[in-house]
Amino acid sequence: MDDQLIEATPSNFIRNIISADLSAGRNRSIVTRFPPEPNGYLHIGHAKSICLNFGLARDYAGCCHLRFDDTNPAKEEVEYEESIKRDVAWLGFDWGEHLYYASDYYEKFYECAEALISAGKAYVDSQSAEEMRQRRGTLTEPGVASPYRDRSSAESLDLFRRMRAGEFADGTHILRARIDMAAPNINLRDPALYRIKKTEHHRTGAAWCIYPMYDFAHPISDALEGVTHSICTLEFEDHRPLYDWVIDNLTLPARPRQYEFARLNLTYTVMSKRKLLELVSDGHVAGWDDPRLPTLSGLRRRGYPPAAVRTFCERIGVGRNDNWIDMSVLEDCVREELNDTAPRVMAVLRPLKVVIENYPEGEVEAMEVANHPANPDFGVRTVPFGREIYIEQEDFAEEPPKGFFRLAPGKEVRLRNAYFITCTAVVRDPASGAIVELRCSYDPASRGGSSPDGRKVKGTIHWVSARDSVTAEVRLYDRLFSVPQPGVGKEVDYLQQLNPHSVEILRDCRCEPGLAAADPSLRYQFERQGYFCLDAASAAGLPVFNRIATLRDSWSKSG
RNA sequence: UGGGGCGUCGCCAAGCGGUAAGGCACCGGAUUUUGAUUCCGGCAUUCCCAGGUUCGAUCCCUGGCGCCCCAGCCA
Repeated sequence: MDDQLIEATPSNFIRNIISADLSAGRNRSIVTRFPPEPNGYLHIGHAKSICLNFGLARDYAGCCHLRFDDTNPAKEEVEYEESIKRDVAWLGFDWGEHLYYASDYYEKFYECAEALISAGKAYVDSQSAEEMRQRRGTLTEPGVASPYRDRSSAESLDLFRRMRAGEFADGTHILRARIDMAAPNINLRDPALYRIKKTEHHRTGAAWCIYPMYDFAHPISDALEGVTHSICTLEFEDHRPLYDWVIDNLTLPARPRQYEFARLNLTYTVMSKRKLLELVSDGHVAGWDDPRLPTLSGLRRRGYPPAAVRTFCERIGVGRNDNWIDMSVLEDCVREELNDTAPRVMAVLRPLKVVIENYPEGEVEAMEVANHPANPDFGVRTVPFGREIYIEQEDFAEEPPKGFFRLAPGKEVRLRNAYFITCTAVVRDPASGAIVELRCSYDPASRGGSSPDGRKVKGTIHWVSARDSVTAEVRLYDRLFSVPQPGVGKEVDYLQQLNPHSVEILRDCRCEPGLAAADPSLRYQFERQGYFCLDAASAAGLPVFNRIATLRDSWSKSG
């Protein structure tokens, strides 16, 4: 870990633990892991975990495993595995050879279970789920022992083998750890280790009809892989004694330790699997990759650079406090990245025609324009200018408010990289009275955007040639919810808090001609508007752009 | 009223007994052919509260208060 990294990565309690473990010689090197269950799509909360685990491995010269925690065949699918791998890779992390599956350890788990039974530390219970629940006790009352709790090891072993052999129906028997039915920590009241589930698994097929529980499979998986620091979220803290119990009562090749951190909450969105699923399946959004969603596939489609997501995960830190990170932190990371990497381009979202009356009819000039104002490496391009152009409707005000320094009747403004123009007349639709066109004059001496007489023009607006521009569809995205903490509070339905204006589709935008062949791998800055990228919905002759983020706008803020 | 956590600026977050980093947000001001960027400057005499220990406490102790998690054969 070099000095630069130490400075760039904020300290956190997990790094402190690892540093201490390393310098005390408790570990020679570290192994972490990201252990998703392949039962859904990854979201930015997972990104926090991915960046943490892979980042630790990177900074401490260790290694991070990608392990699918596939112990519940009823919920898991290979389709999810593929999306998870794609998302982790997109984020920029490489698990190399270290791709693992809990399902590859099934035989080992089974051996561990038999070992526990033989040692008198586990038994087969034959109560129903309902009976088990009733005897578990409550938060304040101890549980009651199952009538089968004192079954002999031999009998349990026989039953367990027959469970594996498929002799019993789902729910008729279950393997339980023999710990303490009176434990104040409910997780220790003889937790379930193995259940019968006559369901085919997407990887092991029909080979098994009993499947291990998370609390049993996870610590063993970690130990088998030599994981040193097993990092999970806070709600698993109560499970740590059980994690340790499993490790301590089995003979395993390593002694992993579990540490917990606070999961991410982001304002104006939701992160729970259940809510995301509901938004998608009930059609509140267009799919798992809807650009308004905090799913990694949504962020990707939205155009968020993976580097920005990584920066975000570094910036928010890792702690144990419940937290709601302001969406502006993420947006700032996106802007920071895109300001440096996005080539500039001009596009008019809501066109208003302007005729420059003293500009020669039929003439076209090729204006030379820099692709990035602060970085010459981006080069220059040429943009056609003509007598008829489009400007942004909101860049004209018939009655300009105080402080407005764009175009207004009798006012002069600079067309970016072109000429100064002055508005001489407003043309209206006789029926509706709506402004349909502006008549202007230009100053031929101001070519390029400055006048030899040195006169100051405060406003600069973007434009596009009426003749030489291409039509595009632009999708303007905004926050999915209209409140910072959707669903928080009593009796609030998060679905009632959806932002009705979270997407606005503009169908007759006009872009400079080069955008007809926009690069799908690039994010562009539409000058004065924001950052945009080509969407997969683009068709030949009709590019579709997603707005990734707006530019900061101190004018609309003050107004 | 069982157990486990957490409480440092509006939102995050360093800090680990020696006198409150940083980021976002916000508010100025400079530069600017993007009202963008960039750049300067401001923004916690105070660390949930109350006692105590100490020369000295956000950091230690005691007692409160507030918030989160746990009673799946889910992970």
